Amino acid sequence: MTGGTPVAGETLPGAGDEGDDAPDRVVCHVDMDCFYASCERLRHDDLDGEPVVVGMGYEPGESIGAVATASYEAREFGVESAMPVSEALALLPRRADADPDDPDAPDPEETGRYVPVDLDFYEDVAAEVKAVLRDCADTRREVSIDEAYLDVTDRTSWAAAGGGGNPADGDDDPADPPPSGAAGPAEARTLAEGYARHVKDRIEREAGVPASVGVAPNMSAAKVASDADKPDGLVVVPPGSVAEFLAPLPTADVHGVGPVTEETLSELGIDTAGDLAAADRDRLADALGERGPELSRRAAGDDDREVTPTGLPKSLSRESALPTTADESTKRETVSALAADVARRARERGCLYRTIGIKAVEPPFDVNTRARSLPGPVDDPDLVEEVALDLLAEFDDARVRKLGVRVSKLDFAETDQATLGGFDAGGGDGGDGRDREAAPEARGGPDGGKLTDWVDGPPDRGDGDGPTGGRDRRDADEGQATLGDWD
DNA sequence: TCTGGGGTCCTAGGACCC
DNA sequence: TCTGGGGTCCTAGGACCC
Repeated sequence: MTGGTPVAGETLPGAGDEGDDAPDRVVCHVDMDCFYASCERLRHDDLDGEPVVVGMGYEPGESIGAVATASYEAREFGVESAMPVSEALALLPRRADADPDDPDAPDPEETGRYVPVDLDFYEDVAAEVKAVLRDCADTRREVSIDEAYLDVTDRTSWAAAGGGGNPADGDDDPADPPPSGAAGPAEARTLAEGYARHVKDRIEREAGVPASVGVAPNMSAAKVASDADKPDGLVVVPPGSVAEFLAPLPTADVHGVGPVTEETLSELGIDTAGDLAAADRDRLADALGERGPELSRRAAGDDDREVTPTGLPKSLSRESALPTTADESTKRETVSALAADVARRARERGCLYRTIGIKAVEPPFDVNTRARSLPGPVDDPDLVEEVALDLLAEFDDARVRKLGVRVSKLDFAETDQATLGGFDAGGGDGGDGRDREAAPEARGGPDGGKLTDWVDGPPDRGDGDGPTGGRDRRDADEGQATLGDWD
């Protein structure tokens, strides 16, 4: 099986195996290990080696909130992300509650340190991480505060480290190196692995926090690889080994398979990524919609998405839990505060919005959303509040445990967009569904327009109704760089 | 145990237009 | 006038991710 003798340069342009002579990409997925807890350790030495729980909505001494991040030591006690702090405390009591002299108090050895989330600080640390990533890769997609994809194809390659040859030339040649952890026989190591280690080491050295890195020829495999050996992992999956690497993993390890999909797949007799890859895709489509076949392709190691920069946000929202209440003024005050905050953030980010919505969660966990679209994009905090309160009226008698406000159909119009012109007074859009620009009076607010009418619901749904015409106003959502997938 | 908060994408049904 | 199809937008809900 290892008798193949790959020869560099043997693959001629145009002779690629998949109708594409581009070299295999080298994609890294960088995933910070229990990032919030690592950040806390960065500034509090005494947390080193201790079970650390970072709680969202948590306040010292209280048992409210949920676990945002648990350190690996805390996970040993069963503490998990998204768990209510009260439940985490049952598994892992607070250190402050330990008392060696009190037989009823917890053993200090079996307690943990609880700290509230401090997002501002974590963002400062994340900025240092990003600076390293920027230095290491021109093509990046930052997925969240603690996670990013890098396309480093132009910085390194799948060639064997320390020698000539090209063991990973992109085909399914059995001579290609197998998936490897950081260790492995030197002859199996690739330049890509060395580069990934370099990135990982620089993050640790320059930002002071540990990361796990996965390296593979595509994004989804790199993502799974970074998860495969956490924390502090480095897992390399060379071209030709992707399917073999993924096959034994449970379906839940495939990005995009959550609890519901896992259960659906299980009912179909599909338990591993290998099963999923081999499953009949029409059958998957029947059970899961278009997502099904796509998950199957990912499970098979087939993913040609480009690493593209994160686009502008598509919505902004704020929500907050509250003690379950039916009290109308409490609900209205909460929504007003959330609306003000969302509107402020939108303004800070220089974006207009065209849809305003609310969320009302009734116990036990009944999520209701309501939304109303405006005739044109606005930046109008008063209108956000008015519309949100109006939508809330439907829930005047409801008991709610959580309320939220959201703006969407965002428009990051630059000031120079105002010079585009092209709006027509006639109200029509010429029939091609494309307007160049919103009616100007719809931009700044309700003045001169009829936006306030919308507080009480859409006015006349007639077409081409005067100043509010213009449905699609832009040729494309430029700058969005959407992938059409679920990253 | 009374399950954070911030997002993304997909789907389905209805309205409406051509 | 009847019938029908295609396309887009809107709203609501759901699954998933970090």
